Amino acid sequence: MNDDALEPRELGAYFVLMEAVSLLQHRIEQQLRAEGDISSVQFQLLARLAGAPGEVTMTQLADGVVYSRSGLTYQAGLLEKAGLITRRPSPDDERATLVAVTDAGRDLFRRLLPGHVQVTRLLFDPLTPADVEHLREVMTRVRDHLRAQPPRSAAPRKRRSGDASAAGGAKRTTRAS
Amino acid sequence: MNDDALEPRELGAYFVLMEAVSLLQHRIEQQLRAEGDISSVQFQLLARLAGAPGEVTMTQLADGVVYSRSGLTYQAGLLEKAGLITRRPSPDDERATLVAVTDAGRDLFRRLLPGHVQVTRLLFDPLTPADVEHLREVMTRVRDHLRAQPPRSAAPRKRRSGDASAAGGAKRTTRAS
DNA sequence: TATTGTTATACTCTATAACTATA
DNA sequence: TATAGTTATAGAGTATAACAATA
Repeated sequence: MNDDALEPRELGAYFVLMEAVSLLQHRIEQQLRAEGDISSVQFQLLARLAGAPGEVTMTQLADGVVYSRSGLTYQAGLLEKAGLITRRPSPDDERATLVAVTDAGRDLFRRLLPGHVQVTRLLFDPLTPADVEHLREVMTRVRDHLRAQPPRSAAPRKRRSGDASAAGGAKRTTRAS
Repeated sequence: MNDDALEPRELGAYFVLMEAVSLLQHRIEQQLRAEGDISSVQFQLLARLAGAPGEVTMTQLADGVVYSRSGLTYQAGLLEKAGLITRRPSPDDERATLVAVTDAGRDLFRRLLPGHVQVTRLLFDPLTPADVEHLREVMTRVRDHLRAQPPRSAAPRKRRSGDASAAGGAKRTTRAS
């Protein structure tokens, strides 16, 4: 049962998890945009910096926020231009860039937090404290498991020959153009 | 404790939930792109159609997949161009468009499913059956709660002319440019 | 008038690759 | 040579608004 098939229960759990989170993300996105005109990604970066003791490097900042280096540079550029963070070369390692929140950044974060928390109420309201605890514990396991896995993106996974046409053939939906 | 502040436990649960799902989504995206050259959104639409009894309208298809009408039209256009779905005006209601999967679409879906399931293993492997059941039950409650809430997006939120600063203030990070 | 869907348009975001500079 | 970060660029995706057609 750990091979290829999902139990119906699992399938259901998977779908409802993704659906709920998707809905939640959407709400969060709207709240942050409406009240602070920033994206949830930018908010996460701000939160991470606001919570950090001192400065962090770009690499440290990126960790956990899944995207590419260039993506982070892009977002950091926006935040810096908005005066919410600062960047400066690290004295220790001249290659590294140290990032820090500005007062304005911290202010914005603090200003947005209550509304953000209010939205996350949508997640917690229907849950008992025990549910929350269990959810936290369970998702921690999942997170750790996911982080432990080889990103796989390393192996570009060559198409399973055979026909390829099946979909690939007819596809070309997006990429690869 | 249902006012403004989050319990530390809740905050932790919230963060780890979003992080884990984000990681999972990323993996799913990669798998679908690598093996079928489609996005997870397109896969969801395909899955929805493959599971449906007959044809569905665009509106029905959109439901649950959160985005805008135009977004759906865009995606449907891609899928149709790729020969994975068909669209035709509804006989009953000339305004409506009926959407259906093609054989190619169903084939692609079936071809991608195993790999997709394999990725979702990353979610289930570290969980006991009881965990899965609890997760499903809990997230169902959350989902229902979220769906019950007024989408708020209903109020198109008139651009706060005046200054736009309200929150923007120091911002202008992204939008509104 | 309200609803269904499409189109035009503008913009955000992300990823890849090339490049610079330091370790 | 490997690592940290930036830049250029290209493309996917999304949202808003205007539009057409039917109910």
